[in-house]
Amino acid sequence: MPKDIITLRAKDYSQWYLDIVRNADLADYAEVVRGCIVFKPTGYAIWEAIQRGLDERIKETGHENAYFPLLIPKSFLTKEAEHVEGFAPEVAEVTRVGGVDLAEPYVIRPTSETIIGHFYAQWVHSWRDLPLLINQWANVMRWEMRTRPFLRTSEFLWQEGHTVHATEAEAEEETLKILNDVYVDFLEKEMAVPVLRGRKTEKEKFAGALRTYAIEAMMQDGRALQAGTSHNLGQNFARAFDIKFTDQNNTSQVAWTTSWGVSTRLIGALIMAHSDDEGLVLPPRLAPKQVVVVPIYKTPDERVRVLEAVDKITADWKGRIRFRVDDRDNLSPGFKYNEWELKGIPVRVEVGPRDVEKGSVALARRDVPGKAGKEFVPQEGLTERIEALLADIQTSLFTRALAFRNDHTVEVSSMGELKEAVETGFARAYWAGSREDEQKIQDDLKATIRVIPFDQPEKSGKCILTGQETGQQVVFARAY
RNA sequence: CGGGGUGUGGCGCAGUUGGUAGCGCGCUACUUUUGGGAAGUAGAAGUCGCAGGUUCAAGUCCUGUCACCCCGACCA
Repeated sequence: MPKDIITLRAKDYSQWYLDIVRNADLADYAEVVRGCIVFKPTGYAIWEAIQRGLDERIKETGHENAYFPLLIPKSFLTKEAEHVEGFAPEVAEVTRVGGVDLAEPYVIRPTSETIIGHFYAQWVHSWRDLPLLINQWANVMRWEMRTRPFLRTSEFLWQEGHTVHATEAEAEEETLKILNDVYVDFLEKEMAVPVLRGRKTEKEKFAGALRTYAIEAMMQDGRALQAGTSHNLGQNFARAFDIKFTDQNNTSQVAWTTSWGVSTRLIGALIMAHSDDEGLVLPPRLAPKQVVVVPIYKTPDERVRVLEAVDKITADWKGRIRFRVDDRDNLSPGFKYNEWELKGIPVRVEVGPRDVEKGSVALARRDVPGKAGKEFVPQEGLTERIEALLADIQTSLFTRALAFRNDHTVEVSSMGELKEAVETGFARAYWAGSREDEQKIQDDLKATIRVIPFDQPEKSGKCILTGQETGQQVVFARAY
C-alpha cells in the first residue's frame, strides 16, 4: 500500500513539485540562508549531467571556458543604464571586510556582463582578436522576493557565455546558434523537453540587450518556464566598457557582444515536465543511474545464487548502461521498488530465485509506473533489450511532453478566448499591441507574451487587442 | 514588497483552565521476515526559534525580535 507522501498533481501542483524535490532527495532548503537550497548528491548529479551535455555542445560550437571574479565593483553595474535599472533591486553588496568599510563596495554578481566587459576591453584590440568566444560556469546571486527550489533561488548555478564580434550580423548569428544548436538541441535530445523558440518582446528582453531570444517549455500545469535565453547585446555593453577594435582599414570600431545562459532552473523544468504522482521521472540520457537492479532472496543460499546471477546479468553493462545493484539487506523489495520509482530511475530489473531458475528477470519501466510497466523477460539478450528500452523511454517522454503541449496550445482570436486559454496552457494570437498593452494584459490575465515564435503563419490576421491587421503572432502564457 | 502561516527529539505533528514534554515515522541492537512501502522486543535522542516580562511555577500568558515556508506582483 503506497504511502501518500506526494501530494497529487491535480490537487496542488505547487505542493506536488515541492514534494517531489524533497522526496526524491534532490535538495534541502538551506534554512539558514534565505532562498537558498542545498543540492543533495542526487540533485547535484543531475546538474552534473546537464553540465556535461551543455559543455560538450558549447565547446563543439567553438567556445572555451574561463572564470571571472564573483565580486564586481559596484560602479561597473551602473555603466550600462538599463542594466543597472534591471538588476539593482536584487543585487547583494559587500560593503565591509574585517569590520572596515570598503572604499568602493562590491556587488555579488547577478550576472557577469559588466566585469567580463571590463576585461574584454583589455583583451580586444584588433579584428584578428575576434570573435572572442568564452563561457563561464559559475554561481550568481539575485535576491529575489519569492523563491522556489531550483526554479528561483537566491543563489543559483549556471553557465553564462559572453562573446565579442566584429559585426552585428556575426553577433546575431552567434546568438541564434547558441539558441538552436546548444539550448534547443540539449533540451529536446537530452532532457526530452520540447521547447518553443523565438524572440522576446521589448518588455521581456534582458536589461541592456538589443534583442533577447528564448526557449520556453510547457510544464504539466500548462504554465510556461523560460528555460534559456540568448541575448544580442548590440553595442550597448561594448560602448559602456569601451570594447573597441581596429578593423582591416585601420579604423577603430565598437564591437558587438552577446551573452547567453541556462541555469539550475533546468532541473526544475525536468521535474515539472516529466514527473508524476509516484515521484520523479528522469529521461534516460540524463539519469545519473539508468537502471537499478533489485535482487530478491530469502535464505543465505538464495542470496548467493541470486547475486551470482546478477553479476552474470550485468557483466557486459559497464560502459554501456549506468546502473546500480541495490543489495541493501535491511529493506524489502517492495520498499525498494517504491523508493526507486520516487527517485526516477528509468528502468528497474528484479532478479529473484524464480528468475535464476527460469533464466528470466522482471523488467519495469519508470515512465509507466507501478505493476503496469513491469514484464518478465529472458535474461538472454537483456543488455540489448534494456538499451532499446532506455531509448524508447527517452523518445516516449519527449513525445508525451510534445503531445501535452499541443493539446494545451490553442490559437485564439478574441480576448475572451485568450483569457480562457491561458488558464490551461499556451495561447497563440495575432498581436500588434504596444508595451503598455502587454502590461495591461499581464495585469488582467496574469499572462505574458512568452515569445514571438520563429515559425510565423503565412497569412496575416487581426491583432487580438487592437484589431489591427498584422503578420505577427505571439504566444501568451502564465509563466514561472 | 503586499497577504497568510509556522518555529517543540532527525522528519511530520500533538500539547486542554499555566503544574516541569508526548505521539507517529525514522534511528540503534537483537530476532523473525523479504516477488509492490514487514513485525516483535529492548534502547538512544528535545536548554520547546531568540530576548525580556508576569507568576511560587511558562511550550502554554504578555511585549519585542529573528528566521523560515506558502500565496501574489517582479525576475534565469
